[in-house]
Amino acid sequence: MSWPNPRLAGVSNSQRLLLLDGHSLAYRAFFALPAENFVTTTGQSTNAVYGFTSMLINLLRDEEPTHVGVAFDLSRVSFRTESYAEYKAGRSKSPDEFKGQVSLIQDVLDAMGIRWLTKENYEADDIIATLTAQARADGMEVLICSGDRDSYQLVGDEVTVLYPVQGVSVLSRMDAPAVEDKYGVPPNRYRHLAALVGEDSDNLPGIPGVGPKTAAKWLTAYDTVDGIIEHLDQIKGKAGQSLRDHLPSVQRNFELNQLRDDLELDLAPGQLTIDVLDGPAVNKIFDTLQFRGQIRDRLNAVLAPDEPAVAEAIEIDVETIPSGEMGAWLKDNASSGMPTAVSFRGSWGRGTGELTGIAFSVDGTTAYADITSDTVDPDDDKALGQWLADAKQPKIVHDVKGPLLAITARGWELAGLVSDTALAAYLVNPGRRTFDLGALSSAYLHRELHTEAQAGAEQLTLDGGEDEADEAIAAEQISRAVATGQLRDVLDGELIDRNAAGLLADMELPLAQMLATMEGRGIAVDLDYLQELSKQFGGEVEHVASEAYSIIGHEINLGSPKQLQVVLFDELGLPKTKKIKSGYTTDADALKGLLEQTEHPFLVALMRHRDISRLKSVVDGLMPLADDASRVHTTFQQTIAATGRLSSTDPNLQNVPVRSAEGRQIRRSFVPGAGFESLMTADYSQIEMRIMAHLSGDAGLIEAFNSNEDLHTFVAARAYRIEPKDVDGETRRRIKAMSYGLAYGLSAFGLSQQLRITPAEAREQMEAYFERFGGVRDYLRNVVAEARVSGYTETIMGRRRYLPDLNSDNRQRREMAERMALNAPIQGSAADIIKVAMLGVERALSEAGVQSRVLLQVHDELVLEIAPGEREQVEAIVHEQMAAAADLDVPMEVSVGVGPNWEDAAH
DNA sequence: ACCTAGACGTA
DNA sequence: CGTACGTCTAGGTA
Repeated sequence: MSWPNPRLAGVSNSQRLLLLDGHSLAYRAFFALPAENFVTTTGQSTNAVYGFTSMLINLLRDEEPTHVGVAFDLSRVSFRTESYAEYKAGRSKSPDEFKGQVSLIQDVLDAMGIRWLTKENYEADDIIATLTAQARADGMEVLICSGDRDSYQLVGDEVTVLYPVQGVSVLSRMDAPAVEDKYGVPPNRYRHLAALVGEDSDNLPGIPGVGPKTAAKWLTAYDTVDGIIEHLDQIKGKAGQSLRDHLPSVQRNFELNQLRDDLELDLAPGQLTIDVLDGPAVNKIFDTLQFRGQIRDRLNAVLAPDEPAVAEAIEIDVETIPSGEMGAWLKDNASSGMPTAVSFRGSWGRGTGELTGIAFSVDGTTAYADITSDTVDPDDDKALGQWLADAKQPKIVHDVKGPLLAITARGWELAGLVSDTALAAYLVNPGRRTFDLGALSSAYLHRELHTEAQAGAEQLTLDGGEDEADEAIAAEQISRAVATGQLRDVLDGELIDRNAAGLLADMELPLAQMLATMEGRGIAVDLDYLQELSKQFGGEVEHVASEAYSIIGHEINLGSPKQLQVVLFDELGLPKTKKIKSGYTTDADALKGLLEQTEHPFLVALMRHRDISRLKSVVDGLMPLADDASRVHTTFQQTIAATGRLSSTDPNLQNVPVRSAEGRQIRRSFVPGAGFESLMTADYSQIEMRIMAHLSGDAGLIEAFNSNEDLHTFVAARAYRIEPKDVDGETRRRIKAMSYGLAYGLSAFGLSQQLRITPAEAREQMEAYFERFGGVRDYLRNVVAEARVSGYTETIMGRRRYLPDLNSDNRQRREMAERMALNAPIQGSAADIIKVAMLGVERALSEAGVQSRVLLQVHDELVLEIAPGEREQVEAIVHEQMAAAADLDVPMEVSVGVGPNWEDAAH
């Protein structure tokens, strides 16, 4: 590893010197990052080192300096304290945690090959001023990064101060116009202004009653401190008198805040080159500091910016398989047992699909074939079908679930699937924004795909015809197949390294195939009933709307929060609710609060309108999605949720209303289809709480699940040290809310909001809870602490979630990441368990030879369609498979219900 | 035709 | 100031 060497081509005036005030930046970093989050196992705090290093890396990346120097104070004593003993006095002692971090920073700088300087009897600022003056004389551009505003006096032509304004990542670029804009004086007058106003942090009091505005006004009139003193008698008013009273302070300040720029230093600006980085030394010190991947990666990215701005395209050779030769091509090229990467072209969704083309990449050989069903040669069709179904021929596909729908629709089967690069990438890092093949290709292969549009555009200029368009299609699909094959090596390798290959092979890959099957099955709905519901809801919506209009005396769009704000807060003059970007919220919680306060009848009508019109939109959205057999086919997304959960779209069948009575009406529209007699639901009881009991090992919580008592009653009794029979409904409700809140990182404030109790009461409740369930608290604390060090959380089956924000200097981001870290192992383990259960159920049903089948998964629940006479057998299978999906330290309880529709199948 | 904000449904 | 999602409407921009 080495630094880029921009010096070779550089003429002197392209040189850029970056100077850092080591001590002031370290101190900033110390307060920006919570010390308790950065402690090594030996007890050394490293938050200042981390923050400083992070800032330095950002500066190297963003400013691309050719020279760098870091100045440090040697001690608190300097020529300034000699002349004014009170200088910087009154500063509180550096916190213990800060001690020793400066020398660690110097060690990091040594390893990085960056020079640092000190000077007996002078401060870092004086060193910086001296180097700045010398560098300017040499024609260098100078950037100063300092948390000390005294450095503003150095700003000028080609000299800019980067001043940290927030944390260690946001710097304010103070050039001459910026200084003048902020203080009303040019940089060369900044000292004068500072002398008048004073500097608290240096214990240099200014003139009482004179702030930057007044000072700037005087300086505009009289130019300098001397000029002001000459015209002392002309300055009127209270401020003028104050000035005359405190003249000695001003003169003293002016003397002390001048930076010395004539020191004799060991190094000249030209010598502040960046040495070759000592990789092993950096690794060693980062190891000692227990810095993790993220900061190392950023350093490497700055040091080795070897990625070309535009990545090169994947190399391909466009060959198409002529009609009639599919069988021969497959036999010659893809029948040796070497894995073949396959890219399918076509369209899919809503449980079905259509294939139009296929590309292969196997051991360096590639080809594309058009397989549009109505034009393909029948022999080719047959040969391909056989090859796809050949389990002995391993295949790699990117995002196989969609193509599988099309393969199945074609009457083919797919066997021998050994990897799916979308799923592999999801397991490697489930937090990625997209798992597009193109995005993964850029990220992991540093290569771009050929796209049809791209190739097509090239063709156009060549006045291309149909052949060229076909060639563009072939090029895209071949490049996709090639990328898929290459990605497989990288991603599966990563999974093997971390012992997670089983998650792909035994969980996500077979699950993708099961989900495709489930999507293909769909679930039947009673369209006549839905039609009826829509009419019923529609009538109610109109009724309640006209009621609302008559209360306020005019019509508005009740669905418009903007118009509602006008009515609620202007016309009706109701109390203001929680602030949002566009004014004040009108959400259900706020409306409920307003109703309690004012009992205004408009609110009742509005809330009713909200509820019913939403239900109507659910119903209206559902109906057009039913197919000819009255079945709706959702699409399960397997790579969306960062915790490992599935999601459901188009339609989302994982959020069908259930809580309100009207909502449950909608559930009645989901019914068994032709050939089936009932629906069955099977769900895990309190699975997340059980996982928390298992992961935390808390004896009390484990006992709760082993007792015959109701969970929340048991926990409440324990927390409040009373008998279960004495737990009243309200206490149980509160404890239940808290138990569930814990897994989300609930705060005392949040709990108080939810339960509508005071924060003090909420705090009390949390303390009582943790007093008795200390294992839970310890676990939750520990999971965050470990994730902060390792960079990721892990589920019981080894699924990781990376949370780099755990070390963010932005409190909001950091705390958000902490809550995610609490929740991810719990939610994610539940997701793992039900995935295993699904595969177990599917396999057992198939082995039993029954017709009954799984249709939906709703996180902790499965919905099955039961064939006549199979109910008991299926119930036993489902019970057994779901309960056996994981071996926890608490029993896993599964409850099953059967009925003529989804609502009645609940239990 | 697309985007965002606000609101709200589920586990 | 409680995690994970998806969808609808309004109201804006293109």
